[in-house]
Amino acid sequence: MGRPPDPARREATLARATDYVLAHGLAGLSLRPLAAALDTSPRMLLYDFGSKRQLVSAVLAEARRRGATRLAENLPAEAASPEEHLRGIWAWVSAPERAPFVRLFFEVHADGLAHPENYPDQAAAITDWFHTLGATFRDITTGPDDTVTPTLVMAVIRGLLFDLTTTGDRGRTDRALDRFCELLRH
Amino acid sequence: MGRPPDPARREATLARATDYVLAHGLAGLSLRPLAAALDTSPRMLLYDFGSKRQLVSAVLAEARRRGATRLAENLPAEAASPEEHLRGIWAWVSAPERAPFVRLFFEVHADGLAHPENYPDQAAAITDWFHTLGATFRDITTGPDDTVTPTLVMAVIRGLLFDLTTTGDRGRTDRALDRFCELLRH
DNA sequence: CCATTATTGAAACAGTCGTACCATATACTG
DNA sequence: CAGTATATGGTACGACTGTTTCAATAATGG
Repeated sequence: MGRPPDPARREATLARATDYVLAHGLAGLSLRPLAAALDTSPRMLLYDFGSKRQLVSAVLAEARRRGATRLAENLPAEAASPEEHLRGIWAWVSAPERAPFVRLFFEVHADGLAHPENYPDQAAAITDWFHTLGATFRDITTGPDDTVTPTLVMAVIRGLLFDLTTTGDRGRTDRALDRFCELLRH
Repeated sequence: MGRPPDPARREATLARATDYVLAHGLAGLSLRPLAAALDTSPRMLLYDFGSKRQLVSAVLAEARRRGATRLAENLPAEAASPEEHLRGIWAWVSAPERAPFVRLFFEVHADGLAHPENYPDQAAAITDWFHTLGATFRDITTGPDDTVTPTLVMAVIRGLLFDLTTTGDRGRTDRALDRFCELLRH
């Protein structure tokens, strides 16, 4: 008996909190302004998430979840060539709509370098990419266990993303990807 | 007349503050712990630097200065091939002794994405690289104004650095650079 | 209505933050 | 010595932090 729990509330505030973090970043995140923007109270945030730390990790998980599903929806078809895959990934990840995700991604990376204990599964998240990418770049890898080509491909994407986010020079970064595709062909 | 100023003191604390920031990161930097570690007081830090903001930018400038001079000392000779240059840069920047610089580098980048107004010359700092790199990679660029090849080269370096700092997998990242050199040769 | 459980508000706690104010100490010139 | 400028300590202010405590409200079942 007693009043029934309302799990939908927690999920709703989690969704809106994720929006907020994507828009404002993790760095200066504070419960009171966050609660004000979400039309709730710091009291309720702690009630729903236990602590700020747990709130943040819930938000990061939610952001990862969103990014993963949207990427899956936008990958080229199975039969596409490696180059088409690469261009598809770059187009998707460098699109302006992805900018908040990219920003949060770099922010978590940087914070993880200073406090690795807060992000226990960060290294695993990177190596996970190699299984998916390794499959799609099967044609240009030297074997089924070749992690070198996926590593290089991901490095190019992340490095160009780094450049694009700081300089905003889309033309130059796009052409650099073209050049990389050209190198891969030969 | 009056007591003569002592500019050496400010420089000494700047040097030690830079050490501290390289060791502890920018994120949680606070005057009182910093002052305690430097055997001085928050009072003196503000006296010497005016405000925390100015202190931070002085520290960042000092860190950049150190990094630049150490890189200049370690670059291969003029006559070296582009590939040797690339390997030299990677070896230098990925060395364990550079880890604090790299960490700070990524941290500033991430913070700059959220607060670009604090880092007015960040985009310029990136494009500056292209003039120096463009010169050393003259052989494989398509012309004197080719910024695409330097862009790609820097992207590979930064992307691999990102990978190395999170996974710590030196063998895989080193091999990925080998693979990139191989692609550049053909 | 009552018991029970979930939800929520208001306020306070114990800290930390950057910074400002005021006094004092120090080192120099004349 | 006095005068003067720099250097420094101590302290407090106001704002902010995550979190806790206490009390009140809401919604259900019996």
